[in-house]
Amino acid sequence: MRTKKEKIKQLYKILFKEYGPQGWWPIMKSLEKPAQNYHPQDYSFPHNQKELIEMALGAILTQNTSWHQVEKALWNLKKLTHFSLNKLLQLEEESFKNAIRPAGYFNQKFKKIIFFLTAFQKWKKKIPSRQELLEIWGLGPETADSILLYAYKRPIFVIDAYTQRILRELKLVSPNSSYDEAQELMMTSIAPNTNIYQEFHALLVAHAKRHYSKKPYAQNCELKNHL
DNA sequence: AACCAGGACGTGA
DNA sequence: TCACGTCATGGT
Repeated sequence: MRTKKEKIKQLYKILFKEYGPQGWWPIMKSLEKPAQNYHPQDYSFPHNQKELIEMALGAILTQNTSWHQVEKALWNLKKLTHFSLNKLLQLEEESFKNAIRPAGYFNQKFKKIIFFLTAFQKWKKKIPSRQELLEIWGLGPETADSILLYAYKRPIFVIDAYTQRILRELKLVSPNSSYDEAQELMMTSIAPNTNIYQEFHALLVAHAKRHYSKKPYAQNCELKNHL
């Protein structure tokens, strides 16, 4: 009988073997067409401030929204501003909202993005703490941790709804586990490592999209048999 | 045609 | 703390 921490390590091995490196966080590589946004086995992103901003805005835009819709919004913003901080902050409110409209909740998300960019500008090159991110209106734990893990490459584990479903199904957390409970389990099971945390989170999403999106969950999920 | 998508906030118990 | 309504668009 493995311990929970051992099962988490095993889970990573199984998922990586099954799905391979995922190449998160997706980044628009050109203005040609957003087909090749992933970059498996390349952990060098973001390369500059514009890519960092693109990742952070993607993290906000994807709140309760499919990535497919977020791509459209990011595409519109890229055409308008190339993710230049000044151009984003100077963009007309109506144009901004129209650009991000495909991602839904555009009134709230506009506000969230402006608040984030204003704080970002104030920080200059400094890396924000988790607490500083959480103090920004519109950034909850998942969005803050996504920005830290992918945009700032800090070794913090991102917990999303998919991850909770899988961990609960495997009974590795309590049935109504909190964000902190799940995060604590992951981070005490896997030694802090940015690249691994990025892959693991992306792998959990990849697996959950297949087996944990429609109820009843985990219909053809083999994980239980291999842990 | 209902259901959901890589959540977070505001409110009232 | 916690459950519930709200925010909005577009896939399947």
